[in-house]
Amino acid sequence: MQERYDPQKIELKWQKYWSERGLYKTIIEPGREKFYCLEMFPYPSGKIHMGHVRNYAIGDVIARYKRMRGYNVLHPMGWDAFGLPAENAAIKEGIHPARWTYENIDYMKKQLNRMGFSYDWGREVATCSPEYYRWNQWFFLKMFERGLAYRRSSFVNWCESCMTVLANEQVIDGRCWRCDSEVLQRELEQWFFRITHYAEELLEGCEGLTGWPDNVVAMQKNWIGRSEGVEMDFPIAGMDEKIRIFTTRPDTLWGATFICLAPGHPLLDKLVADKGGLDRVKARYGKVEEKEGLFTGHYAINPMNNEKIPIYAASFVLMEYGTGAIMSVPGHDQRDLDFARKYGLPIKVVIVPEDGVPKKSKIFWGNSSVADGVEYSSIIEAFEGEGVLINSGQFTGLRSIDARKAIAKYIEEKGLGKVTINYKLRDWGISRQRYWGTPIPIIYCEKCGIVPVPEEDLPVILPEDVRFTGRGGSPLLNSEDFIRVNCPGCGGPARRETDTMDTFVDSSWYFLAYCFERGNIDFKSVISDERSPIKYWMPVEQYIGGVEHAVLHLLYSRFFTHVLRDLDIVDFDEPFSRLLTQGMVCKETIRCPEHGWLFPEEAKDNTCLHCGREVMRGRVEKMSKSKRNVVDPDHLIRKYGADTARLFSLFAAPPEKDLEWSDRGVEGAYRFLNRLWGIVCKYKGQWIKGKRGQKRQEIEAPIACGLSPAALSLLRKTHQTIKRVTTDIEREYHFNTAIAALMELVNECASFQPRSDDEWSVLRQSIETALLLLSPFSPHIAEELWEAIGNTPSISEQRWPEWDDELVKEGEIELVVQVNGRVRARLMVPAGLSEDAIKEKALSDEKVKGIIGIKSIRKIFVVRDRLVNIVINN
RNA sequence: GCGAGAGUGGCGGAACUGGCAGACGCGCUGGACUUAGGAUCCAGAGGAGAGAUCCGUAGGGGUUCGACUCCCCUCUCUCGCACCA
Repeated sequence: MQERYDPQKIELKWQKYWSERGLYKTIIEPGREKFYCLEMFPYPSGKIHMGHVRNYAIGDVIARYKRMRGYNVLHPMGWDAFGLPAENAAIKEGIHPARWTYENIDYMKKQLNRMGFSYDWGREVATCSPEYYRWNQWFFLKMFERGLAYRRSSFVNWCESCMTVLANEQVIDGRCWRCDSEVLQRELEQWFFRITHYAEELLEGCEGLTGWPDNVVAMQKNWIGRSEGVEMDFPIAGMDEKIRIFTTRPDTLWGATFICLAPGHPLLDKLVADKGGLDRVKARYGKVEEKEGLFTGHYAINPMNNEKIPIYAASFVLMEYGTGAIMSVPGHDQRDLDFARKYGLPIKVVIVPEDGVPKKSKIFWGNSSVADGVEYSSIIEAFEGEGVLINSGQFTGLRSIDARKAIAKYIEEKGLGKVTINYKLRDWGISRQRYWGTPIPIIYCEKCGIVPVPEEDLPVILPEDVRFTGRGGSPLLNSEDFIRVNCPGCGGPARRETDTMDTFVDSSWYFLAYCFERGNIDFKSVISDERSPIKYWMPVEQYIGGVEHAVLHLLYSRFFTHVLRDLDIVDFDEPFSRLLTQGMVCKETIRCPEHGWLFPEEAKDNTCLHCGREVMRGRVEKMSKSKRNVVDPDHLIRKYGADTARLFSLFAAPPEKDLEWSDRGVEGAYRFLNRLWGIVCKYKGQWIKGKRGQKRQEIEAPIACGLSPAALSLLRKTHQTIKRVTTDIEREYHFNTAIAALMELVNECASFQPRSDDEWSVLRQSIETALLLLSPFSPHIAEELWEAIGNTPSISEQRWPEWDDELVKEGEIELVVQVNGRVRARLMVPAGLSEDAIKEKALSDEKVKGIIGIKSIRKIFVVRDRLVNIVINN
């Protein structure tokens, strides 16, 4: 054993050992309890970053811990390999996306292995491989058969100069992120997945997501956005047309003073003569700052009171939600009020607060005018709360909450409309005008129309010989070999769909792919096979990833799971039982007023080395290249090794919180490992004096009696640490406190001097325990030292240690004595004292006696083994 | 605006169902060993005070023998959604 702790050497040694023995390969063992531990797979961007390190360190601790607890652990890794950066690299550097991607995968895989993560690489997937994406196509066909995949035209972000569709994230202030030209809304035929069909189910399913963080569940619910209301028709005066509106507030129907249509509403073509005016409204569509409207010259009839109210086109009304038309109630909706004030439209109050109108209300300007309830030009704030109806026909006097139901019922009975439910959730547009993605398996034939690619022709393979120019749209458009195809229906000439799928499709089911051994992905036989690997491995017990996927990826995965359940491919509703969203990795930024963000080495003594100005320090932000506050995992490993990198990223903060990177803190973690190394090294050759900790209880309980106080204390500390580390991991994965407990144990080991064989046994078992507890966090050094004290590898095949409750208990405890809630004395007393004995001890303390004096004792509260509080009269 | 969460030393963060606030680590201070210390080891430390003691978990109120923890109000910050009728 070397004197000096050399992480490079030992880490490579043990990584080789693990890999050669195939220690982390997993096979199905029926009857043995399984644990599926999954971390979100990375996009192969080139190199791993600290966010990956943290995410995968968390997952690896859980996987290693569960293995030691005896579970059959599935812990796979793969690559979310389709996507834009590869295509951009092709355009910029002339490298084929496939080459770029696979080279990145090779490098990143080495990095992950260098971190010592315990993956079963035998199940690795790359979504860009035909064996993988053929199942995207297969699922698509199944969904197409069921009407869950369909085609319609819709508006997309279009860059005229790049000739391509842009995702919303690629539009920055209305301009293309690449060429800065203005982005247009263009109507294109697109493929959609009918996720809205599952809106209700996905919402109800949220109730079952008890192992998910509340905020993620809330975000999912919010995104689905269910709201109940009424749809009803308002006839247009003098025309044989009706306007269908949706409202969640039928209780305000008597307060409707105008109708607003979305700028894209189909009726507007008939109603509006002033096309230029309509264009002005359209131009403001979707822009929040100011509402723009146009009077159509027509009126609608409110079926509740037969009032004639004007019809407007209004920029703020969304075509995509509800019916694209609303009744406007300016008295009780702020947006309607803003619009009414701008265009001088009447405001009617039909609901007042139950406990009366407050004085100086901006809502009700003077009580006298409330009574007539007609018009209030001075109202500047709409009353959106609950209250009592006024001026509302036969419903006047009802509470708004009851009126909603009563009026909805009335509307249904009179046949004026019906109760409906609306969702914010939209169908998922999956078409991308890109090369590097899964081809959509559809053929367009002039005779037969839209024809799905027959199942036996899958996969539709991406052609490799295409050119990447960055212009003229997707390279697939210029690949004649790809496009030209015979129609599977009539055999005549036809052409392929050239759009590819959104990469979120790839990641919606990859957790199912891992259930199969590499190359054996097969969903066709799963339907019938009782011994399906999916049945054994799913669902995922623990999923770990960033919150940035709280909605899209997680919702899509849930959607896919529901669809596959309806296709009889899986037999459960929810894929992820527990979800942990780890916080971001952040670091201090340094900013110079002249030169912007600086690297740490560009600033010395708080001055910029370029210009000598004072720099701004202290803002802690998410690591990003542009802010120059990133830490490169490669450097970190070279300097301290993977064990330190892992340990620090788990120690600095609980996993769900943001982690502030600190170079000093890393040093601290490194020091700790060095100290542990030092202890083992110091007694090199002497460990044999101590007995191994195999049959712990049999050895320890008897020897405990004859131990010196220091040895007994170390033995207790050891058992207390097992308990603390175990419960910290089990309960919410509080690795930071688990590691703190381990540090305490190691510190106590460091100061312990064994003087007899029994004491050697205590020390050896304490160190062994520390190594076992440390092994999920910093596995390499744990292996090395485990071997160094005379055990046979591998430590990761050992069982997790158990604590002995008797040995956790302290013999003597410090009793806190309070008088009227203030600490007045601390007494060392034997543990387990009775209440009476505690009272007596406390009352006989000289200091306590002095404080109490002649005052009378009202009551004494005792918390056994902890504290006593004497309440006296003052 | 709506929804979710957070506020504790100089810093990251501990404190299980109400029971010693500040574990562990960083930084800091003093000391030892050193040609040297940005290595290592030992000791110290929330603030105020010479002291007994007092004050301290964003601020204010409440419940309680006892509150970081429970209840009410206010403030600040972070995140998500945002004209969703």
